[in-house]
Amino acid sequence: MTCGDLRAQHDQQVVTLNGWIDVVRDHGGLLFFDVRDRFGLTQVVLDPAEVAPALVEEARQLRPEWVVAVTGRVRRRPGASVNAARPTGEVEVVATALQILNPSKTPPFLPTDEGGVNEELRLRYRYLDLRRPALRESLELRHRFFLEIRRVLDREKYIEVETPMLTRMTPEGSREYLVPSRVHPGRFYALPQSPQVFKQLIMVGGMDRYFQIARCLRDEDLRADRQPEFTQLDLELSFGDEEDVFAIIEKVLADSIKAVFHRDVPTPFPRLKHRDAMLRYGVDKPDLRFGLEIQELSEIWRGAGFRVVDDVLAAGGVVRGLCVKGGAARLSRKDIDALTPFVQGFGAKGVAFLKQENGQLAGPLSKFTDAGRIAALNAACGFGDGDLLLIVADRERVVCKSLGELRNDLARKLDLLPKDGRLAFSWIVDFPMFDWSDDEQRYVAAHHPFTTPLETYPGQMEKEPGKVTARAYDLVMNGWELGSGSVRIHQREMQARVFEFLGITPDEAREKFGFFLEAFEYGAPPHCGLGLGLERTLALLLDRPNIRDLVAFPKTASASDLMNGAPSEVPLKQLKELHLQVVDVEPAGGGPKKA
RNA sequence: GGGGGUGUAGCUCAGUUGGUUUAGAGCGCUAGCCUGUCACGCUAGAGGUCGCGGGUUCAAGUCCCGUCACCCUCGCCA
Repeated sequence: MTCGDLRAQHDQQVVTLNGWIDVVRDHGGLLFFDVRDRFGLTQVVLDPAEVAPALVEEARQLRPEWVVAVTGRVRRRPGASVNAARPTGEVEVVATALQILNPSKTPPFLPTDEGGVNEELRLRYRYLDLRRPALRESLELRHRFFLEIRRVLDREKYIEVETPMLTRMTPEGSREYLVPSRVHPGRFYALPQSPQVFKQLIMVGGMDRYFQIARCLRDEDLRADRQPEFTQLDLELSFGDEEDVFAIIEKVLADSIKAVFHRDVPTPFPRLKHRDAMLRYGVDKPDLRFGLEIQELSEIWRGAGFRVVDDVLAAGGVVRGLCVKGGAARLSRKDIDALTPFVQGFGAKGVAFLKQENGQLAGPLSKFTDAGRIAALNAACGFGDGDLLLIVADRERVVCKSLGELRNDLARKLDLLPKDGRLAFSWIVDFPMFDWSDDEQRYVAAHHPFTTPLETYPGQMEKEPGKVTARAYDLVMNGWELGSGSVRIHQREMQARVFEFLGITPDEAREKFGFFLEAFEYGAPPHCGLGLGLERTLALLLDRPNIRDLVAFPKTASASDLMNGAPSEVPLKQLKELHLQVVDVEPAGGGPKKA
C-alpha cells in the first residue's frame, strides 16, 4: 500500500504506510501528519481519546522528513473535513502503531518549498531535491518515454545493443574524456562521444536494425542544453536511405510522445534545405513556430549611396534584413539602439533601420531610400506603413548569425511565440559536405568523414568541394537541434577519396581507423542512421529551460558534481599505478596562492 | 579563453548618496498554548565572519582591485 492509494472504498481496512513525514499539524489534542512517498500523500490522525498516550507522545516528536511506518485503520473523513484537493482527501488513517524508521536533521530545504531554491544548494543535496515533485515528475516521464521508445522500436524489429564505454580515441570530432590504462603504460582509453563507430560495425555485423539508448560523453564547454554526459537515442539501419530513417524516427517520436505526453505530433516533418534555412532563418536549427523570415536585400540597396552597404557588397558581402510588421510603433528608438550591441556580439558592425509611419520615412536608411526602393521593399517583404526594417550588412556568415539571433530575440520581445505548446519539428537536409576551416586552412568534414557525399558530377569533390552536399540531416524542434545523422559511406573507394581529400593519408587512415576500414572490405551493407538527444527532447516537451532537471545527478557548467565533489584529486599511489604525473597544477581550493 | 549576471540568517529576499541605533522581513528552527487541521493557528525565543582576500576612508553589506562558486552566453560542441 502506497501513500497514493487509499480511497473511500478502503474504509475500515487496516493498512501500513511507509514514507516520509511531509508536515505535522499538532493541535495539542488532535494531531495530524501527512505521510509522503513517490506515489502520494495520506493524512494520518491521532486522537488522544482513542489511542494510548505513549503513541501520541511519540508522534509529537515527529518532524518533517523523518522516515516512518504507520499502521492504522482507514476511515472516511467526517463530512466537512474532506479535502477535495487531494486524491486521498476522502480518507485518513487512524494510527494504531508508529515506528520511526529514521529521524532526519532539519534539511536545508524541504520538498514542500514551493518557491525557487538556489540551484547550487539543490545540486549539493540532490537526494533531497529528488523528493520534490518537479524532479520526481521529470524522472518518471523520462522513464516512461524511454520505455515507450523501446517498445516502438522493438515492434519495428530493432534490437538494442550495448557498446563499450572504454573505447579508442577517434580523430576529429569533439574533445574526449580519457581513461589511463594501468596495464599499458602511456596508453589511454577514450570514453565514447557517441557509439558512431560501433553502430556502423553492428551493421557490418548483420544486425540490420540497431538502436541504443546510449550514454555519450564530450569534454566540451557546457550550456543549459549540454551536459558532459548525456543520453542519445542512437539508431542505425541497413539497406535503406534517408527516407527510412525519417520514417522510423517520426514514428518513434509521434507514438511515444502521444503515449506519454498525450500530444499530437503531425508527420511527416517538413524538410528544409540547409541553404534555405540559413537564408530564411540565419541558423541551421530554425524555430519554425513563428515567421519573421530574413529577407535578401542586397540588390535593393546596391548603389543607393549608403557607404557601409556599398563597401560590404564590393567586398562580396550581403545585405539582409528583418521586416517587423507593425514594428515602427512597437520598438522604441531605445529598443532599436540596443540591437546594435546585441549583433556586435555576433561580429556585426551594427543594425541600420528604416521606419515608415504615416507615410513618413525615418531612420538612418531613410535618406538612401527613394520611391523605387520603397516599391521594391514592398514587393520583397511587404514593407509598408507602420513597419520597421532592420538590416545588417556584412560577410554572409556574420549576417546569418546576427539576423538569426536577432530573429529569435525579437520573437521573445514581441511575443511572437505561440502559446499552444506547438512542437515544430523539421528535418534540415542537404548540408554541405565540407566546411572551410580558417584555423586549419583546409576543408574539414561538416558532419563526419564517414558521410556519403552527393556529387552532381563525378569528381566534384576535388573540383568544387564547397558545393558538394552531404547525405546528412539534422532533426530540429522549436529552435533546438535534437539530432543528426547521415547515410554512411559503405564502399572502400569512396571512403578513400574522402580521406584523401581531407588530407588523411592512407598510412594515417590505417593507423587511426584501420580496423574500421578493414571491416568495410568484408561486405558492409549500405546503411544510415541518426543520434537523437533525449534530454533535449524531454526538456522541450516539458518546457524546461535546461536539461539538468532531466538528469538525476547533473553536473554544473564547469563539469563539477556539487554533491560528490567530482572531479577529485587522487592519491599519488594511484597516479603512479597509472603511469601518470600531474604537472603545472595550481594549489587546490580558494585560498590565496603562494607567491 | 571572452562577455554579462548572482553571492546578506538554515531557505527566499530587502537593505537609499558610504554613517543612527544592536543589519531587517517572510518561511523554517526551538519552546509554550491549542480537539478537525490539511501551507493549521496563537505567543515567545534563538539564529549573521554581509562568498573569500586586499585596498580607499574618520567610517564599507554599500566604493575600488583581485579571487572563488554558481547561472546565462560567444568561441567550442564532426
